[in-house]
Amino acid sequence: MKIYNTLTKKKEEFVPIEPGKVRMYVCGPTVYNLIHIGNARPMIVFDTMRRYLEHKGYDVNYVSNFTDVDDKIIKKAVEENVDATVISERYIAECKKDMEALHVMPATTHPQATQEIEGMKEMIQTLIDKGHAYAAADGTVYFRTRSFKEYGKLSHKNLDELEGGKRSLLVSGEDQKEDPLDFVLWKPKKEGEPAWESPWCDGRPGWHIECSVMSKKYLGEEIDIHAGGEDLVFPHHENEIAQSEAANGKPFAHYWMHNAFLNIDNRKMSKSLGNFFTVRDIIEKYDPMVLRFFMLSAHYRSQLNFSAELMEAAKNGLDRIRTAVANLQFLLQSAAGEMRVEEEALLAEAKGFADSFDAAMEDDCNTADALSAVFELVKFINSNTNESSSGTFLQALLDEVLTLADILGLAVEKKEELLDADIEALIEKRQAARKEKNFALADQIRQELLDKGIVLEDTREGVKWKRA
RNA sequence: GGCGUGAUAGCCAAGUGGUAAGGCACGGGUCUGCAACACCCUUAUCGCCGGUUCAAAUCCGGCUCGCGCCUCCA
Repeated sequence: MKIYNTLTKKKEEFVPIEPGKVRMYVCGPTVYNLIHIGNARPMIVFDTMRRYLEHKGYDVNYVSNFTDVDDKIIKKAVEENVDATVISERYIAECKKDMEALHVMPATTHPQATQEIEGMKEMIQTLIDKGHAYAAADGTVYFRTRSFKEYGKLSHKNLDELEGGKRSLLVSGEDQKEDPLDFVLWKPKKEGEPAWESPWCDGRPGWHIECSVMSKKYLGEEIDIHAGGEDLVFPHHENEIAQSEAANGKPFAHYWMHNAFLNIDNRKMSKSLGNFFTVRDIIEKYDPMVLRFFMLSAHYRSQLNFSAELMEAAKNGLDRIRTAVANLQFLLQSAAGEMRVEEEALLAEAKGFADSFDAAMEDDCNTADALSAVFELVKFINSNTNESSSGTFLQALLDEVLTLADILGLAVEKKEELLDADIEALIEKRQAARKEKNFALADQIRQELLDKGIVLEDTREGVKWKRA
C-alpha cells in the first residue's frame, strides 16, 4: 500500500517495521468540550485506514491519546468550579459516545496525559542529561531546539525563517529562553492549577511531550505511522520528532499522515462565525453514518466543505447502498438453490469491484475512489438480481458489499426492528383498500404512515417499508 | 513576507501522458393504480495564457483566484 508521507512529501510504499504488524499513533482531542466535526475527520479517516490494514491481515496496534491537562480544561474547570478531572473525564466519556456512534473503533490503548506524568519526567530528564533541554530559573524546562539538527524536517521549514517570523519575546514572558525557538517541556504551576512534583518545580507537562512519551510507552521508540490533523505538523509534530529522536537516538515515526481541514460553508469553523458544530449537533439531525459517509466521500488530504446541502446528498447516496442491501436481504428470504453457471460468471465479474476498491485503498487510502467501486457494485447488484436468483449467488453478493462497507466502517444493513402493531395494521388495511381498488383510501393511509416516518414500497413480492 | 496547497459538469468528487470514474440534483423514458425503489437515456474537453510531446486535465513556465500553516485550533 502507498502512503503519502509528509516527511518526504511523496507517496511511499508502506513497509512495516515488523512484518504483519502496524504501530500507529493518532493524536487525539483535548477534552474540554464535546468534540466538533473537525475533530471527527481524523478519527474517521484514520479509523478507516486501520480497518483497511486489518482487512489486509495486519495486526494493528492503534494508540490514540486524550489530552486531559491543558489551559482550556483548566479554564472550564474554574468556570464550573470543579476539579479539572471532572471536566476531562466527562468529555472523554462523551467523546467515546460520539466515536461509537460514528463507528470509530476504540483504540488498542487510549492513554491519558495525566496518567503518564512519570514517563514524561523521565524523558525530560533524559533530554536534559543529553544537553537537549535546560531548566530556567523559575523551573520551566525548555527544549533546546537548535540542538536538534534536523529540526524542521517534517514541516520543511528552516530555523532562520522561523526566527524571522518570531514575535516579541517580552509579550509572552518567555525572556528566560536561551533562544526564541525553544519550546516548553515542563511549566511551573499557577495558583489553583493541577500540578505534579518534579525535580525542576511543581508543575505540569507541555503539550508536545505527552505524545512522544505515550507513543514510546505503548508502541516503542520507533513506530510505523503517526497521524493527525494538518495543523499539527507545526509545531506539534515537529516538536515530537525533536523530543523523541533526541531522547531515543533513533527515528521516531516512519510515515507521517495528515488530514486536511473541514470547512463549514466554505469558511473556517469558528465559534465567532457561528458556524461551529459539534458531532452531537449533527448526529441529532442526521444518522451518524451519513456523517461518516460524507467524510469518506473526499480524499483525506483534500480540504472538505461541510454544509446542510452536502449532508443531504450524502444521505441520499448512503441510502442507495442501503436500499441495494435491503433488496438483497429481501430476495434472500425466499431464494434457494445453488449457483448457476451464468451466476458464477456474474459473480466473478462482481469480484472486480472489490479489486477496484482495494486498488483505491492501496493508493494512499483513497476512500472517495473506493466508494465509487461500492456504487458500481451496487449498480451491478441492482441490475443482476431478481426473484429467480439463487440463494448462494445472492448471499455471495451480499457478503461482498457488506465486507466493503465494513472496511469503510459504514453500517448499511437495516436494523431488525419490529413495527408497532398499529402500523402493521395500517399497512394491512391499505393492502385491503388497494385490493378493492380504493386507491383514495390507500393513498391516505400511505400518507398517514409517511407522517409517522414510514415509507412504503409496493413490489411484486409484497409491501416493503423503511424508515424515512 | 516565508513555506505549502488547490482550481474538473448545477453541486460533490476520482483521475499525474493516450481523447474525462462515481455520487447527488435536473430532464426524458421503462416499471407501478399512483408513488417509491430500480433500470435505460441525456449533462463537462478539465481557471487563463504560452511551451514540451505523435499525444496533456495530467509535464514545464507565467498569470488570476481560493485556502492552509508560520500564534499549544483536528
